[in-house]
Amino acid sequence: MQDQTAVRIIIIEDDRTIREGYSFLIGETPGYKIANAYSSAEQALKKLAADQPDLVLLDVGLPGMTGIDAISKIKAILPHVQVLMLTVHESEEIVFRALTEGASGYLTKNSPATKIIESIKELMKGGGSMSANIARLVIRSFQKNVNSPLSRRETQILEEIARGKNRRHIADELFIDHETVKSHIKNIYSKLNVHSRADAIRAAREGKLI
Amino acid sequence: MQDQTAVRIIIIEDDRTIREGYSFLIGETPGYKIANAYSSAEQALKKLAADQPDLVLLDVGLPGMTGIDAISKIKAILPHVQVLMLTVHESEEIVFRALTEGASGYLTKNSPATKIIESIKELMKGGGSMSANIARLVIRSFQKNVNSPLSRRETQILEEIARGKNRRHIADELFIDHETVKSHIKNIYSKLNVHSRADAIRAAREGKLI
DNA sequence: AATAAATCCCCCCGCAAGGGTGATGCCCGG
DNA sequence: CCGGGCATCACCCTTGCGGGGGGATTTATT
Repeated sequence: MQDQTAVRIIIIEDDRTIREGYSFLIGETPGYKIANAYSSAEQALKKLAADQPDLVLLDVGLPGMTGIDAISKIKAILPHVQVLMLTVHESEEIVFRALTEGASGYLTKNSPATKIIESIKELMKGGGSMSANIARLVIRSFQKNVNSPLSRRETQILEEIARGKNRRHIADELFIDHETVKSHIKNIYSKLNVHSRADAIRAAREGKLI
Repeated sequence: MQDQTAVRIIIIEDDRTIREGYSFLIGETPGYKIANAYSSAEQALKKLAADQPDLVLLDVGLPGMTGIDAISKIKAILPHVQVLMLTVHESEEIVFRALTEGASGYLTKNSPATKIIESIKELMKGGGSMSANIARLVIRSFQKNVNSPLSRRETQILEEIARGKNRRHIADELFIDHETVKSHIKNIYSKLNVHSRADAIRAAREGKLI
């Protein structure tokens, strides 16, 4: 049977209706099978080695250990498993934490069934997948603020500061005197209302100036 | 007619066949219309204000000004226009530059027609969109290296250093003596084979240790 | 028992960092 | 035409941080 080579999927989701819905959906899709389904991360982790899933559908809002914390534990047991977050949470912090922990995809729960199946396929092909609203968050995180109070040169120097360079190194790299660098830094501090490199970096990151 | 309220799209793409293919595809889709099509960014920029597009389909590999450089110039004229990159380039550097410059989506040219239309719809709804291979690049950029030579504490301290904090601040935040911080930093330098904060930050970013 | 991690301690020296004040030339906009 | 932002350079000052050199202890983990 094709079941022998089907992609093995487990689901960790505390809402029974949703869990069974996903199970049915995947069970109906040729080439994919549900290896198991759990209502908590703790239960799933105990059986993970036996289940040998290729992919984990993971909810964020689990009782006990959260889905976020579960990601790294799952990956510690099965390093090559794909983790697809499926959740209502759209806060920036949760999304970015999920991605840094090792999730390969992030879908919001209003996603249509076809999108879920499509995402699973993309992940198994080595791709990534995000809902459009999540993609928007992620893409925005790359973009700088267009209304920066800093001049071009000041921004450039602040970027070097954020790389840990000292005044003399910055001066050498930009072919200017280190006294000039000092002046720029003083102006940057004044504009950002800070008095140290650490505060300048923090202010710059918060305001997406660099 | 619905044409009066249709989403206005312009295409900047030097390959005539592809340009006309997209034009046809969009022209056939209700609610969307091609306001204009250009084979270079320079030409498009001259007419941009008159075209008043809601969305720009932009190729990276244009003759003359590249698509990457065109993004910020387009956004300078029409700040709220959506820019969707449609290209063969998948190099990390180009993808990330496009996103930092302000693109809202990034599709590779092997994308099926339905994916292109779907992405346009998502962008106009305020979402983002990426091909799966691009999404994987982007998601990976958030993830840290699992084989870090640094201990947990060392990683933590290196992160603070990358925020520009000095030894005393780090000590206060972690409730340890500043001499301890110093020792950790010495060990970090030794493990990374560097001799300064700047080099440590560079090495850490390159190796995705932080 | 042995190794790594995390903690703390002392020495040294140089110069980087932050603050103050001021000057020059350039170009833009009112 | 003049003010102001920008970029450049200059000199003065004080503090103490940064990096390098030693070594020691405790805990956890293997």
